[in-house]
Parts: sequence; C-alpha cells; structure tokens
Amino acid sequence: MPARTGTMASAATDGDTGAARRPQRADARQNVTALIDAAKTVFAADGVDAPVRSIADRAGVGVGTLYRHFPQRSDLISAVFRSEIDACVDAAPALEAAYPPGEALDLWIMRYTQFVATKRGLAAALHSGDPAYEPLADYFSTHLAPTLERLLAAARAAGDIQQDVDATELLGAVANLSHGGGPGGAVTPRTDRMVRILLAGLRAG
Amino acid sequence: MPARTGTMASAATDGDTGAARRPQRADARQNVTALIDAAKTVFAADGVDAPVRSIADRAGVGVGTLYRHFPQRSDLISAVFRSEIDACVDAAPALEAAYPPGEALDLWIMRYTQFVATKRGLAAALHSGDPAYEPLADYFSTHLAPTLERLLAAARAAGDIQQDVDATELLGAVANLSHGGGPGGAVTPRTDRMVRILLAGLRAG
Amino acid sequence: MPARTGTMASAATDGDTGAARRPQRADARQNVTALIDAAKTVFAADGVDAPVRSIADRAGVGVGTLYRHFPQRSDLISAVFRSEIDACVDAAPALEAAYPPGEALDLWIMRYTQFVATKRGLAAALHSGDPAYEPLADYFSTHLAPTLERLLAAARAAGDIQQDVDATELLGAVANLSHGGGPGGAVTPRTDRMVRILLAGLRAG
Amino acid sequence: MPARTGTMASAATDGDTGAARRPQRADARQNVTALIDAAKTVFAADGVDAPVRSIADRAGVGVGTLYRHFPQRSDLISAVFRSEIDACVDAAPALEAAYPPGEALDLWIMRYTQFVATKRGLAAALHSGDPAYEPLADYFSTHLAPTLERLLAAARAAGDIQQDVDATELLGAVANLSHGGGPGGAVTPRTDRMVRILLAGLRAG
DNA sequence: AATGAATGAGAATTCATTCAT
DNA sequence: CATGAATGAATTCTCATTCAT
Repeated sequence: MPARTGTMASAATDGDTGAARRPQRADARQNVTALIDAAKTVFAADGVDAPVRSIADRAGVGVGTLYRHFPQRSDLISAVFRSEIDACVDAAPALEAAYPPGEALDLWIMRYTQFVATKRGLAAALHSGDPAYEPLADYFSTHLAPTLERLLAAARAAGDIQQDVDATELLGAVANLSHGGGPGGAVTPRTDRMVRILLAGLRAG
Repeated sequence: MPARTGTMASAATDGDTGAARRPQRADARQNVTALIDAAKTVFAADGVDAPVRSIADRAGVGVGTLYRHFPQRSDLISAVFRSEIDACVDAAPALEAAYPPGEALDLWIMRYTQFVATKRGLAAALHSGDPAYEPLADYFSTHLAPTLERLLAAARAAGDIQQDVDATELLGAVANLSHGGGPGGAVTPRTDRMVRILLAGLRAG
Repeated sequence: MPARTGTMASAATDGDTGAARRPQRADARQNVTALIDAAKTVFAADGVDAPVRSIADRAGVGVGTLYRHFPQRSDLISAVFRSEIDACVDAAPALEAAYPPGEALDLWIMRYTQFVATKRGLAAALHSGDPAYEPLADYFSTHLAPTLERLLAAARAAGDIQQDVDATELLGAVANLSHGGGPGGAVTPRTDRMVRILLAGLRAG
Repeated sequence: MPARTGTMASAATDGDTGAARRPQRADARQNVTALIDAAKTVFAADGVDAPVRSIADRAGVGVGTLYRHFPQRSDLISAVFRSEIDACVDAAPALEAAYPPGEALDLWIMRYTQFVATKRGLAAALHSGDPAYEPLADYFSTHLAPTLERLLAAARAAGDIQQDVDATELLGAVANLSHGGGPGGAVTPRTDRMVRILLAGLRAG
C-alpha cells in the first residue's frame, strides 16, 4: 500500500495551524512522487519485473524508502498506473462530447492502447493470478471498466455495435493485444491493426 | 556418477513393455522424450521461464543431460512446441475438407487457441525480441503461418472475409488473446469470447 | 537474513578493544578490511583464481557483500595488492638513501620478490590478457614501474648497469621468476638465485 | 560413431601370421597420435587446462578413448611435451658441433624458449606442486637437464660463464620467463629480451 | 577398444528483502 | 524517516569423470 499518509492528510491537515508547514511530510511526498516517476520510466524500459534497486536508484532514494512506501511491488505498479488510468478515464468525456458514440468508442480504445503499450508486463501481471496484483485488477475494474461500459452502452444504443461484451474482458483483451510493442513502448502498426479488427468485430452481428 | 541403472532388475521385469527404467545410449532418445514431456508440464505450470533444474528434476535426469540435448532454452521450447505445432498444422486439412471455408477458418483458430492456451509465456517469448527465440518465431512463420494463410485465402475467396490480414500477425494476436488461461491451461470462456470477436472482425467490411 | 550481530554481547565485552563482532554501516569498512585480509590469505594459499565463496566465507560475510564491495574479481585483487605495492614503493627511498645505487637496486628487487612470492597467480593474471586485470597492470605501471625506473636510472648513472631495460618488463620478469614458491609463499632459494642472475645480467655489457 | 577400425594393417605387423591382419593395435596407435596432435594444438591455444572434451573432439575420438590412453591429464601433457622435449634435446648436438660453447648454449636456450612459449601453463603445471605433474618434472630433469648441463659445462670450460648454476633450475627459470606469450604462442620480444639478460647474467663474475 | 550419454558437483552472479544506524 | 549494507537463496552453466553399450 502506498503512502496512505497523503490521502486523508490532504483535507484533514489542511486546516492545520499555519505554523507546521514544512514537515518531513512534504519530503515523504516528494519521495513518493520521485519513486512513481522513476518506476514509470523503468517499467516502460524494462518491464514491471525490473529490479527494485534500479527504480530506487533512479528516484535517488534508498531501497528502504521504496519498501516503506510500497511494501509490495504491486503497490508501486498500482501507484504508477493509477494516475495514467485516471488520465485515461478523464479523456473519455471529451471524446463522448465531440464524436458520435461509435467513433468515441474507437478513439477511446486507441487512447487506452497507447497507455497499455508502454507498460511492458502489465497484461501479464494482471493475468498472473498472483494475489498481489488483485488491487491493480480491481482498479481496472472500478475505474476503466465503468468508463468503457458507458462508451459501449452508448454505442450499443446508437446501433453501432450488436455484440454484448463485458467491459473488463475487453480491456484485458486490448491489453493483451498490445503486447510486444518495441522497447520504446510505441504502439506498433501491428497492434493497431489487430485492435481495429477487434473493434470491427464488435460491430458484427 | 553415472546413471545408476538397475541392471539386475532388467531380467526380472523383462516381460515389461513400456516402463523404461533409466536408459542409456539408444535411450538418449528416451531422455529427450522425458525432457520434452517434463518441459511441457513445467511450461504449462510455471511458464517458459521456469528454472532449468525443475525440468531436469521432473524428467529424472541431471541438468547436464538437459543441456546436452538442449543447449539453449529456446531449443527446448521449440522442441516442446514443435510437435504440437505440427499437430495443429495437421488438423487443418480435415477441417478444410469437412467444412465451408469460413467455418473451417474459425474452427482451426479455435484449435490453435487450445494449443496456445497451455503455453504460458509463449507469446511473451515470441515477442521478447530475444534472439534466442527467433528459431521459435521462425517455426511459427514457416509452419503455422502458411496453414492459416491458406485458410484465410479460401475464406476470402468464398467471400466470407473482406479484411486483408497477415497470417503471422493474426497468429500473434490470437496467441496474445489467449494469455491468462488458468494454471491448468484450459481455454477460458473469456479467451474464447475475445477470439470470436476478433474472428467476427475479419468478416466486417 | 541480516547480520546476526550479537547486540547483547556488546555490553559484556565492552572493555574489548580490537575484536569486532559483526558490524554494519560504518563498519562496512571493517567488512572491506576483513575481505581484503581473507583474500590475501586465500590468494596466497590457492592463487588468485580461488572461488569467490571461499573468500567470503573466510571473511565471515555473504558473497553478496563481497560483490558489493568488489564487483569484479580484479577489484579485489587490486585492493589486496595495492597496499603491498604501496609498501613496496615506500621501501625504496630508505634504500636509496642508505646504499649506493647498484646495491639499492638489488635490495629493492629482492624486496619486490618477497612481495610477489606470496601472490600465486599474480604474474599469470598480469599476463592473462583478460581486460579485467588491466587496472592491476596499470597499478603496476603507475606505481612500481616509476620507482624501479628511478632506481635503474640511478644505477645506470653510477655506471653500475649498462643494459637498457624497461622497468615494467623487468617487473614482469622478476614476477615470473618468482613463480612456484611453496604454498607458504616464502621466497625459495631457487627463486633467489635466478633473480640474482638476472640482476647480474643487467651489469653485463 | 564407432572408431573407423581397421585401417588395414601396416608393414610393421607384416611378420604376423598372414591370418590376423586387421588388429585394433594399429588403430589405438593412431588414436594416441591423433590425441597428442590435438592436445598440442589445444594446449597452445588455450593452455594446459583446456577442457578435455575439446581435445577429444579435435582428435575425432570420444572422451572415453582419451581417458583410456591418458587417465590423468598430466599423462597427456607429458606425452605431448615428450616428443618436443626430445626434439629439443636432439637439437643440441648440431649446435655444439657448429658453434663455440658459449654461443651454442645461447642458441640452445633460445631453441628451448621457443618450445616453452607455445605451452601455456606448462611452467605453472611444473610448479603447481600437484603430484600428478611429477612425471613431467622428472622428464625435464632426466632429459633436458643433462643436455643443458653438458652445454653449461662446455661453456664453463671455455671460460664463457663463471656462474655455477643448476641446469634444472635454469630450465625452470627460462620457462617462467617465457610466460605470457601471445595466444599464438610466439616468443615475444619481451621474453626474448629477458632471457638474454638472464644469459648475460651467467657470464658475469 | 571406442564411444558419447549421463551425472552432478562446483562456480559465478543477481536480487528481493531486512534492519542497524 | 531515510539509508544502503548485508544476507543468502536461487539460478545458470560448465566440465571432469564414469560406464553401459
């Protein structure tokens, strides 16, 4: 579990006496941020199984600090992905507003594909069965899935798709298809083509 | 220390047919078989990155023996998959003969899915970029791809599919989709559904 | 498992002066020292190719600790030899001050011989061509060679030697001649005799 | 693959009863020769610690055959060197006849140097203290030493050298000095220079 | 006699994780 | 709180040696 100091702290301590303003708290916060940034880079480069040490080094902190904030590797993975997942979720409304449902669906999936492409090992982690990754899978289910669900419903309502498909399943499938992007993590044309075929499949009767 | 073969046991169990003790020479063949069998099981359980030792142990041979027959890990992987790939290839003609092109295509893909489902890490290995796995990728290209190509061509000729898709790419995509089958390696309904959607996508204009 | 330091023992043995228990942090220094001491002994006994493990064991640390401080074997070798090389270098001035050039040269070479005698495999390492040992060879070149160069120049100026000889080459030759000292590492009379002949050779026209 | 037995009996076995004409004897002889040749090459390339297998492979025989003829590694080393030692010994008379004693001594030593230069690890083996190499050391003592002794005595009688030096010791010293020849095994200028200085040392009063 | 398959003991190296400072 | 030293299990790979065929 990541620094659960931060979450409640924000609101609760905001009203604090103005005096205590530069505690160690801010430091810890900075470390957490640095670690997440470092992990983001390292995960993209070497996959989510990269050595803990390389992440700590890149963040400029000791491994002990990493373990303090992220006792489980999956905690770090979750933390890394959470912000990007959130960004992905946040991208939906604009698409929904600007495009017809079917197109919005497609565009959002492509957006999601880009997110997944840089996460080497993400799909493997999600499907590893390792209980440590359950929180991550849950985050998928509770955040991305509802968004996709909504997009799917709209497209279905518009008559664009007939298939009845589970959003979580579809998220997993697209993640799987995105495997094997180059080291840089770019979406390959290959991935792109396959995802499009899958999307086409949703249209079929 | 050499193979502690049960020399005296041989006479007593001479009538025995199949139960091989611990062989030699001509039975290097048997060791190879045992290794492939062991690897098949271990790969299915722990993925293709499982420790060499665990495979050797399960096969009842020393690691040296494993290395003798399969100097590279990819050699073993290839050996394990080759027979199944061949079986997959061999399954095509019957389907082509018995079903209309589009249906034959679908059925063969499902057959292929079953093969891939038990190979944890297969897709990852194929896409790892590690040159050690190139022979394996080649085997895919030279054996499975032509078969699928033929099925695709027939289906296209029959007007079943419009999409122009590369066979190797499609093989990779289906392999990716098949990730995450349970430890047992069965094709999950989830995988099945996603593959069907992909197949449906091939039909779309 | 971390260092099982004898925490409670400390008070009882507080009066103790030198006998370090199993330290930490600041005592990484002590570990380094212990490793160098252990390596010195092991190298003398089994040569510089002795198993890493045996050195770590003798030092009472894990192999990981050894690797932390000396990532390359040559790093350890260098560390072991450096202090002795330095001692060897430091011995020169006194000799130069107390003896005429020719004699000082001879005495210093004998001193150097004593150093080399306990380093089984040192000469082999120096000549192995293995790039890992280049730092060590460099240390020879940059520390011992100048010293010998100076002694040679003085002896030459005094008319003691006519031969024009490269200091590094001569160091290597003497090291080679010193091979085969008993396990104890003492300078054998045999080595002594051969080195003296070589030194005599330097005098010849 | 079994030995390509029966190369057809040689002239040597002609005296045999005409019946028994295709003995294994000739084959074994051939294998021994092939092994020695192979070992000579491999030793020069990789040193006397080269893997047994590489020698057997190069000789085109199984390792079992190697072990049959040379149960100990030192047996093979001895066998390899013996012929060259003999050649070295045989070179002496011609030099003694054609040159004055001092020059003959120098030339023979240089000849010996050439022999040693291609034997990576020979000197180390001689001095390893491993009892397995005693026969080899003995061969040195009983074959090369007397030759050198004779050359030394002649040079001493001619007034060329004053030093009283043990032949075996001198052989060892020159062998040591020859360490570090390039992979090809050529005598390096460095080695040459040092040996010449040693020889000069023999002249000194 | 020859062969080469099999064995398994080493040896090197990496890395997750703990915990003294 | 942070640090990073220490640990040692785990894993890969090599090679000398034996012995069934």
